[in-house]
Amino acid sequence: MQEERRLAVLRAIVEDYVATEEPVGSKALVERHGLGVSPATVRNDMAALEDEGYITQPHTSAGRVPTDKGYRLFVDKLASVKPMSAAEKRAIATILDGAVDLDDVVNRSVRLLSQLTRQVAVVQYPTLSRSTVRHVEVIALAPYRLLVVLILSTGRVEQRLVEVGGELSDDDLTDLRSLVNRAAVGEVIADAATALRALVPAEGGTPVTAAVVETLVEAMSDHRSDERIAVGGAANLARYGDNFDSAVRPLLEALEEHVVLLKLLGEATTGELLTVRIGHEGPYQELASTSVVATGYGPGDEAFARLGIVGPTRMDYPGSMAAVRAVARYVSRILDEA
Amino acid sequence: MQEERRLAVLRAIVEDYVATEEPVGSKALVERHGLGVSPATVRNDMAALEDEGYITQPHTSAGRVPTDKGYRLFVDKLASVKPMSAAEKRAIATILDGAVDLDDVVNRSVRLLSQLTRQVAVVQYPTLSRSTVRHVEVIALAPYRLLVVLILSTGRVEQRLVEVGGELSDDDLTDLRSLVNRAAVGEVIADAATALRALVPAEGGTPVTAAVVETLVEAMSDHRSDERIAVGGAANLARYGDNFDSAVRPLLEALEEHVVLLKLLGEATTGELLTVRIGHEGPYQELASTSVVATGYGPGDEAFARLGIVGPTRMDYPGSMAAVRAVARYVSRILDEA
DNA sequence: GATTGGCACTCCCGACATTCGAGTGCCAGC
DNA sequence: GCTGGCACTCGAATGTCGGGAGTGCCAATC
Repeated sequence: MQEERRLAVLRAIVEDYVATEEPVGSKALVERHGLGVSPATVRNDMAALEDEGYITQPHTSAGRVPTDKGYRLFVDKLASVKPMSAAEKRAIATILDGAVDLDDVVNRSVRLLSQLTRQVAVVQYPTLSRSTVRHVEVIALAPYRLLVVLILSTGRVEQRLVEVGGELSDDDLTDLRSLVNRAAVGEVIADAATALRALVPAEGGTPVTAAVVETLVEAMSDHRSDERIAVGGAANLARYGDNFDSAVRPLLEALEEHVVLLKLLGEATTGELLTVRIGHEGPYQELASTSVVATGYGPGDEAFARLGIVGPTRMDYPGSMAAVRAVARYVSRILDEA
Repeated sequence: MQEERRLAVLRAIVEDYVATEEPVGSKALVERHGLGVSPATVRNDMAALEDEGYITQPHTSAGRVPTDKGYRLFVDKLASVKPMSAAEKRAIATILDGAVDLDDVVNRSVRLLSQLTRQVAVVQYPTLSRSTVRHVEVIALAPYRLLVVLILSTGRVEQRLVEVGGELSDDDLTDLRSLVNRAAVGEVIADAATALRALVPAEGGTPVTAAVVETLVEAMSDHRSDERIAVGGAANLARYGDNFDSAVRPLLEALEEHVVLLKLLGEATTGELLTVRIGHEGPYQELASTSVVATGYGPGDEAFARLGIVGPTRMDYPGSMAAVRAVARYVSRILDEA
């Protein structure tokens, strides 16, 4: 089957090119991989692969380099997912198990991912949108000044100051506290918000209740925390080698634009699927020479947020995919336990 | 006075080199600056400056480049602090006045600084150590599970979960709450911690009180928040041009090592002084080609934390110093008002 | 029909030579 | 002490030229 061998050749080209960073020729290919054919045969296959757009030559009489399309085929059809070694698994477990709170989990994950893959790692903080309300606390800091604390099932805590028009007795406060808790606790935040809003007219509308409810609803719908992102391993950009301006600069800029990063990671609605975006496949022309490997994570079956890595199109896809998946699983498990 | 002119020549060399990034020769110097002497004279001065170690030639028959010692003299003696333009002042005010909370202030400052100076900006979050306790809240999340919230004068809020051995009535909780608040509110955190610790034996040591106090003390002495740092403008690293490996890579690594960054910013105890570290002057060999301009900031006369910029030794010192100082002043004022 | 060895061809890369010019150091004269 | 002049140095840019890796194609072979 020459069709089969052609794919083997493509796989070999991708692997060698990723390893050596140099265009790979027919002779080196048959030597390094145990294809039982002659260089001339490989050359024919290469010509065919080039016709189909999977590989290309930087210039005549140079070796071949995979195109984005070639990487795509490699990832979709040819990449056997390289399992993590036992040592790596142990490292992931020990590092993540030591985390003390949510922020720590995220920070450790980012570090871990960047070390495992030697790429830039990106981890989105768990979003509010699918989490449930665990508790609401209302505290009188001073007359006319309340602190509202919103505690979510993900462990995230949001606090807001509220200036109110009237003074409250301790009893008023207790009533208010139980009122909002009865309405919100246990609900997904979207539902909690509507339940809270329903309180205001029913209650005849004490201005204090209204103010507190408004603050809570705002805190729930506030997407700032949806956009929170941790980035790590930027030092790995140094290994990009050449094409600094064309590749590294736009990436550095993107790393500071969290909105762009979120787009790159992919919509959280994509769920837990491991997604790979290769080169030009995304909406950003400037990032045409970078690829993204990302997946969703979160407790239970629903994905709360996403994490992944960003690197050059010429990257170790099997390894990166395995690392991303492994870290996502461990983090999810930890969130499950919490 | 030839001595005076020599310094003028040094200043001109620094300014031209910063602007052009190329070794500057005697002819170009007299043309671009209005020194009323001939190139030959300047050459003599240059030779003298080189003997004294202020400038150097990359190779024979090239222009001159300032040494670290040269930059040092420039900063200490020659740099007239370039005042911010009215537009820049307005921009600083509008951007920072829009901040909604402490985190927002820090984030905006970092952005602002990096944009003003076109360098990497670093802002340390206000440290706990000098802030006072504004309020402590204890909330029963579930039986055996308390949430302790610590609110500080800087606006920072720390929360911790506490698992306790016994169940608490509402009255117990109220007692506990007022107990710890009486001990801690208004105190500098170091004093608050000792006051809290004193509670435990006096109280006969209910295990719950002990657990809560322990958590609070730990939260207060926890230096994690001392080490929190915001970094921005990493994309400006792209303008480093050449010497990627020797300059950019170590800097990228340092930017992820917050401990290193804190060292670079300088000990907070240095106070509000504007400090400039040039090239090799610091303890880090790898950062020999980078300089740091930093200052303390914080409400009142005492500095709570530091902020600054990191850039190549070849940077616009007067501009950077002015920007750092201006931002620090505005941030301090905002913290004063809060 | 697929595979293979052979062969001419292409073109990048590094080495070497050459030129060009900016910049210097120094000296004699003002 | 400043200046103009002059010889000198050396890096950057450019040109030339084989070596070599790699290709495409073709005829021969299985």
